[in-house]
Order: sequence, then C-alpha cells, then structure tokens
Amino acid sequence: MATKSERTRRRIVDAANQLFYRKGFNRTSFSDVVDAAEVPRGNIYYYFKTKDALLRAVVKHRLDTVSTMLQEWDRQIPGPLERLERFVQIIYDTTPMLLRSGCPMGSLNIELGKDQPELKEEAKRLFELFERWLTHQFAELGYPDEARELTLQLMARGQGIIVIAQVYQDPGFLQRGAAEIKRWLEELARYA
Amino acid sequence: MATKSERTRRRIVDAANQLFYRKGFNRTSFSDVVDAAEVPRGNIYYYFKTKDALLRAVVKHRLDTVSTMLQEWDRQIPGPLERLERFVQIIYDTTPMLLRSGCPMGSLNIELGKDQPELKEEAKRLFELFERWLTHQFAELGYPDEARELTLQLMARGQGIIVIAQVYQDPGFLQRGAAEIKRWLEELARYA
DNA sequence: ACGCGCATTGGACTATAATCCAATCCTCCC
DNA sequence: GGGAGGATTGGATTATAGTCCAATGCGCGT
Repeated sequence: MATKSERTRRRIVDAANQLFYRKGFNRTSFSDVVDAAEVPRGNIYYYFKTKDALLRAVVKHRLDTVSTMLQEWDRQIPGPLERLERFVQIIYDTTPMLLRSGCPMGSLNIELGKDQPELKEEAKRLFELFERWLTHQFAELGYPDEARELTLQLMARGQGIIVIAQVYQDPGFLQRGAAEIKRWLEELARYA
Repeated sequence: MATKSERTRRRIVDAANQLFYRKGFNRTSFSDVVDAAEVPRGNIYYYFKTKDALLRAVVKHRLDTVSTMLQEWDRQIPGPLERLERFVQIIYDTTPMLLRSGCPMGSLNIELGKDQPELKEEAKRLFELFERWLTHQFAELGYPDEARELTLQLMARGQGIIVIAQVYQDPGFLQRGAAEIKRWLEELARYA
C-alpha cells in the first residue's frame, strides 16, 4: 500500500485537480488547496514549490487517468465506431459537470492560452493524448488520410456544444449536440 | 466634443477591454489598467469603485459596439444568407486575435462561468445580443421554427473551431472550419 | 528499540492587488 | 474673476496570495 507521504501528495493533487476545474487555475489559491486537501499550510510546499509545479502535477495526473481510461476502452471495445461513440458518451455521463464548469481540458487551455504559454503547452498535452487515440480510431474506421482532420472536427464539435450549453445552462442542447455527433460518426462508418 | 472626464473614462474602459481579452478578467489588475490607460493610480476609483463595476462597463461597451455593428449590417446587407455569412466572416477578419486570445465572448463566459455567476450573467448578454440577431436572420431565411436551434448550432460551431484552432495554433483549421460553416449556411438557404 | 532522515507544522515574510483618502487642481457658471 | 463642485493626484491602508523556514515529529530500516 501507498506510504503516508504518497497519500498526502495524492490528496493535494486531487484537491488541486478539482479546484482548478471548478474555479479555474488562476482563481485557485494555495490556501484553497490546503484547506480542501486538509493538510497544514506549509506542508504543500514540501511537495510543490510553486503553483506552476502543482499545475504540472495535476496535468500529469489527468494524463494518467485518461491514458488508463483509453487503454481500458481499447481492451473492452472492439470496433473503432463503438470506441468513437464511447468518447462522445462522456458528454452524457458528465452533463451536470460540463454545465457547471465546462470542459476540463478546454477551459483550462483557454484560460492558460491567454498569457501563460508555458503552462498552456502543458495543458495542451491533454488534447494531444485524445488526439492520438481518436486519430487512430478514425484511421481504423477507414479514413487513414483524413483521420487527423476528422479528429480535430470531432473535438471542435464537442468543445462548441459544451461552451454554448454552459453559457445557456441548457442540458438539452448539449445532448442533442452529442446525438448529432453520433449520427455523424455513424454516417462516416457507413460510407467508409 | 466629449468632455475631458468622458475621455478619461473611455480610455480606462478601452484599456480594460483590451486587457480583459488578452489576459483574462481575473489576471488583469487595476495596476495593469491604469498603466495601459495612462491615468494615475487613484483616478480609476473615481469612475469604478470595484473591478466588478469595471467589468460591467466593459461588457456594456462591447454591447454598444456589437449593436452598432449589427445595425450597420442590417443597413448595408440585404439578404439573411449574406448577413449570416458576414457573421462568419469575422473569423477570417480576426484570425490572429482569435488564435492568440480566443473568442472575446466565449473565453470571457468560460472564465466567469466557473464560479462568478453574477458576472457571467453579464457576459452572457453578449451571446444573447448575437443570438437575437442571428435567430432573426434564420427566420428570414425560411426557418422560423428552427431559428433558435440553428443559431445555437452556428454559435457552437464557431466556438468549437476557435477553441481547437487556439489550442493547436492552427489558422488553417480555423479557416477551413469557417468555410465549412459557410457551406452549411448556403445549403440551408438552398433547401429553405 | 533506536536514530536517521523524510515528513510535518504553523507562523513569518514578501509581493501583489484592491481599495481608500486627503490634499490639490481645474473647469465652467454666475 | 471668483468660487463651488467635479476631477485629479499619489501615496497610505488593508487584504490576499505566494513563498520560505526553523523547529519538531515520526516512520521505517537495522
């Protein structure tokens, strides 16, 4: 089992992960994090000397989580169409969170993209992880040449409906949008 | 001509407007604003007692600007299809800005939507202004019943391609996406 | 059981940001 | 041209955030 130190570190990263998503990176303070993680004020600096370091740890944690999830999908879901649909399914599974705080990847990239280029590069890696996986699925589906473009289109559709649904607090629009994306994927599969 | 006081106020709002877009609302300080506006430290508080008040003034300013622009389009552009295409044209006209700082409306709503609900409601009004105008155009185009839904779809498409283009710093994707939206609009017009 | 060293603790310190204010300076109306 | 009130000024004040640190605690290998 994990040592106490490992568990402390993990509690900090988990708390920061949630707060960065719910409040945004820049509006989250170290005080917020230590309060949520229930570690004393100074302890966090033993693990993360700067807020940047904490952000990097959070991104790494998210990358690990997503990576595991994608491997799981590869293991459990046989066909590329079904895998792509499983990706879209996230929208249904997390609708309330998406309405409250937007896309965890998208909103982070947008926030950091404004004027924190080093951190934004870090956050971009989340998109790149999905990008590689999705591109692989589109290639398998029968579109090896257009796979990257189709991936960007799929991600753009997802980001778009999430933004609008969040602005208008409209779960219906989000889910109609997701259904529309699934139809598009099935069409692509049909005419592959 | 405008009084000196009016001009000072305007310089402050203009500076804040730019900074909120380029750096985000929460990362912009009063110091940033007074520096950019070239007014002395304390002066800004004569006009805006809080940062919230400044944000509200900036939103109002943007609403005025957009409102004037839309009236101008109504005056100069006769058909609904051409007006909708003029809307999409913004993407071409402002590509570098969009790549650098994202959509001024979208990124602001995403930032404030996380945990500043009162300010987010304010920012939402920008979407509502475009929404009303776009809905009117779609109705004129021959889709009175689906007009609102088509408007949300159009805005979602725009937001989506801007987010992805910003993440990947890819002007080509942004412009291909805009072209695709125009094709979609023309298709709608054809089968109206 | 012992003690080495990782881990913990809370408060101090510094920087930055938001806000206020008292003194002063116009501007423009009588 | 004089004064009343709006506008300007820069520094003071307070709050919040980020960072550091010296003293202490305690888990774990021997």
